[in-house]
Amino acid sequence: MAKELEKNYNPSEIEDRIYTNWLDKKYFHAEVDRSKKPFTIVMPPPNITGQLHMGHALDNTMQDILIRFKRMQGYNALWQPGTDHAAIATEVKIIEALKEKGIDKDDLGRDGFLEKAWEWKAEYGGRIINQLKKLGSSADWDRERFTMDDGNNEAVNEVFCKLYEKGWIYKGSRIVNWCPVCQTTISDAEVEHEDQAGNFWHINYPIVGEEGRYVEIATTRPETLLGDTAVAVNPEDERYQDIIGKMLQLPLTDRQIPVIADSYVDKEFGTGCVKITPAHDPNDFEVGKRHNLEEINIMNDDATINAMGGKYAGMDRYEARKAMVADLEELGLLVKIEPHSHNVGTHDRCKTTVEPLIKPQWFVKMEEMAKPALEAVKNGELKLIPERMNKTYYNWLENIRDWCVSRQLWWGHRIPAYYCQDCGEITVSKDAVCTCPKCSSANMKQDPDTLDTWFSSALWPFSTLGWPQNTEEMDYFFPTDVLVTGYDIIFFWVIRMVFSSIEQTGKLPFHTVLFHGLVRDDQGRKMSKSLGNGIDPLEVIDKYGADALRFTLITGNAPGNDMRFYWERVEASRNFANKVWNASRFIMMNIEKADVKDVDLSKLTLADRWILSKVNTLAKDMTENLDKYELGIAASKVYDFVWEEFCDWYIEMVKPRLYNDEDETKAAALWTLKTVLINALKLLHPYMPFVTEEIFTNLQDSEESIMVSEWPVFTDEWNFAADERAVDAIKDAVRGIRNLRAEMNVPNSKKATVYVVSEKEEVRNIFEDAKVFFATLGFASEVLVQADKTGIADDAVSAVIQDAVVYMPFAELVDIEKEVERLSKEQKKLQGEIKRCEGMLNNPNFVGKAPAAKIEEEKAKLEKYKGMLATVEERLSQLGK
RNA sequence: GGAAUCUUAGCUCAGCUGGGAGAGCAUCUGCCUUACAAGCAGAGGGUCACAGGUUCGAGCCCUGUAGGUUCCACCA
Repeated sequence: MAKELEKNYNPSEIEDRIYTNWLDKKYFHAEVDRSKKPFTIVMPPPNITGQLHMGHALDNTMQDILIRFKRMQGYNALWQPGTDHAAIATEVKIIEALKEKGIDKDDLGRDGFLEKAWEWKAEYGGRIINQLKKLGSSADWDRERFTMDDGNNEAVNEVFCKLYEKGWIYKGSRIVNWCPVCQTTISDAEVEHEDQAGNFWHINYPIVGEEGRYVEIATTRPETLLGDTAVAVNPEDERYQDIIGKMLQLPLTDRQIPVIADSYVDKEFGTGCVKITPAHDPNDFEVGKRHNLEEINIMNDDATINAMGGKYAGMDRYEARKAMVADLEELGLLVKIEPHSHNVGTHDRCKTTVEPLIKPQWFVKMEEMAKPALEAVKNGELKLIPERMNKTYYNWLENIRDWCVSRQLWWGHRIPAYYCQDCGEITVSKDAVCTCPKCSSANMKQDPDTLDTWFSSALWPFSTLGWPQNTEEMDYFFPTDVLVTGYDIIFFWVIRMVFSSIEQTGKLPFHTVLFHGLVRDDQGRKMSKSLGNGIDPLEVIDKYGADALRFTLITGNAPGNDMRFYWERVEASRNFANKVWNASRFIMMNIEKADVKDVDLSKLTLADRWILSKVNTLAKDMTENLDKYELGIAASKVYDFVWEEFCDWYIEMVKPRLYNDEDETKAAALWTLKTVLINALKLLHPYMPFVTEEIFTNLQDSEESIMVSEWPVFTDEWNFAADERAVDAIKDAVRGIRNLRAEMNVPNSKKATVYVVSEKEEVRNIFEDAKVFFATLGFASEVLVQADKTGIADDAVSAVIQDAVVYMPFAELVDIEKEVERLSKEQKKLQGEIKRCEGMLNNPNFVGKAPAAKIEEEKAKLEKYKGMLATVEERLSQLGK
């Protein structure tokens, strides 16, 4: 027996209770079960520093929808969750927190700092997980992992050592991106380029031994002059042939540098002479290598000028620039300053301008691993949605450079490389090395650096399942099925998972990647802390419920596209949840008074068969959409079905039967209401888990939770095509009546007799059966179905539908002019349609080339419109027009 | 410099392999009809950016133009 519900749906009262119950029942938990097919999604691990934002909400809602859908379909669905240690982000945050307490990182020392970091993790690391739970996420929290737990550490060391042995990880002194604020190297992917307004400083470098003769160079970074070791010109530049090989006096220093020729120089750009600073520019570094130039590092790690800078030592790079420009001007060597906007690399986390520096770092060689990753998408084994992401993917992999993986941070996986302090031998090993394998010295030191945070995330799909151990989970749940993530981390994460998985496991980590876009504010701006325009998902959940937030994020958006966040849309979603709630409330109120269990299904009426047929088709359509990851399309289908078909039409249609205890089809109506509602709730459940569960458990008592109930499957038993057509005709008639009443301003209180006239007996039969609908749907006092117009006044208003005319005699209320106007409009519309159909059918090319089915379709339409037009014109002539 | 993507109703966006333009919100007109005013019924509103092309047929495919967004890229 169903219980009674509150008048309005109140999410805050029920969400926590339901979620706790799901947890208690272990519904989210998946164990290896060979009798079932697995379906696995690995959750992109949120940073432990993170707070839930709209991006997480969208990402996790999509995953939850897929996992709930598959779980209901009978798959052994595992949603593998966890968190990321987020090396830089966390370290910076902890340093800040320590600073507030007056503690300096260096005073703590490495071990002391790490102790604090783990304390911090223990305190805040679970925060975002709890926030994800508020959203309704049905991840298997019993399997929650952390990128720096023992298992992941093992995986990281394993991979590092394997790649090192293969020669695909190496240590080298190369130019790297250095963040002077974070005091660490960063990878190319972490550098954001932005256009900045700057200057072009033209400076004269005196030619040695040729008094008064100069070479004019142009630079955007005059301070790097201190590290110049050459000036380069293009070998084919006629202007400078005679100076190639000559020496220049480097201003502000006592050094002399040569003029060299290198084709890297563009003759057309600037002065055609380029100062070469191998230690502070990636291009110059390459040039320097080609010409065996000295690499002079002029900067400290905080981007102040070092001892090499003479009088400028100790100055910040920008201070030094100012001072040097002033000095050059005084020396008369500054030719001119031109405004020039150029691209500057900045660190994506702190926005500091990156300083290219030469540092001994660890790199992952990408050439070989990129190949199979590229191939996987090209041959279709790995599917990216939307497909256009393929190009981005190809472009990155085809131009990939070696990956700098070492970081000068403490929070992270320490590089498993050990240096012999006596003989200098480097030993890379999973286990701590205390004795040098070469000289047996016990004086060993581990590399102080840690790994890029993405090095461990790259292993996430398999490390979380127990790799490198041969676990049951690895064997059963891996490879995972679909990865859901934002397109903004395709380079950082997606690609790195793909090549890591192929290399380590021999398999792709997943077969599909479903990308979503960014959630922007209502003006289309990125939500950001600095703008203060971020909307907190928890606030939305608090105000409107998790279901409303989820539904809002999923509808009206295509994969990979950004979306704007509007409170109005959340309100609309909340209204929908309330609609479902109230429809259910209505049904429960009625079921309470009757037994729905033993129903004679032969008593099903036209309307019952129609709505069963509709929900049947809905199940089929939504399943197809979800299989294709078209989450938004499926969502709007269930929305339309519930609101329009079920609530606005079906429930209204059955009311007369429910209110009449004599009606022998009443029980069938109740059964249909309940049956269709349950199916609709199930189809809606992945999107709106809470409200559907609350209703489901109150509505019936044979199953304990909707989330482990069976997903509706299309059945031939409920396939009633003819009944669908019949109800369509009835809906047309009712709409016609409503339209007439509205146009004629007839108040609902004024009931009228409705005549349905059709020459066709089958049509009359349909309307004979449908008489009962018109009383409630069309405010009819009486319905007469007949073959001709006997007894109908000529001035009755009418609505023409296919194969029938609906008349309403409103004698005193009818405005003949209005009626004529209405009919004329209808006439024009039909004439237009007929013209269109005839145009096509009279076109020999169309008839000759179009598919037969299309031609038949057009022919049928033409017949229909012709019939309707004839009726409309007959009506007009009756009215004397 | 290269690439992607967008331009559809007043606003925000859907529109699947080409076959009669859709939704939500907003607007206008009626309704407190005993599930829901967070609601019901009805209505208005679009040369699908522009110009060509392919096709029997184009919002959808191709080319170009204009404008917007984004990504990639070592031009000092």
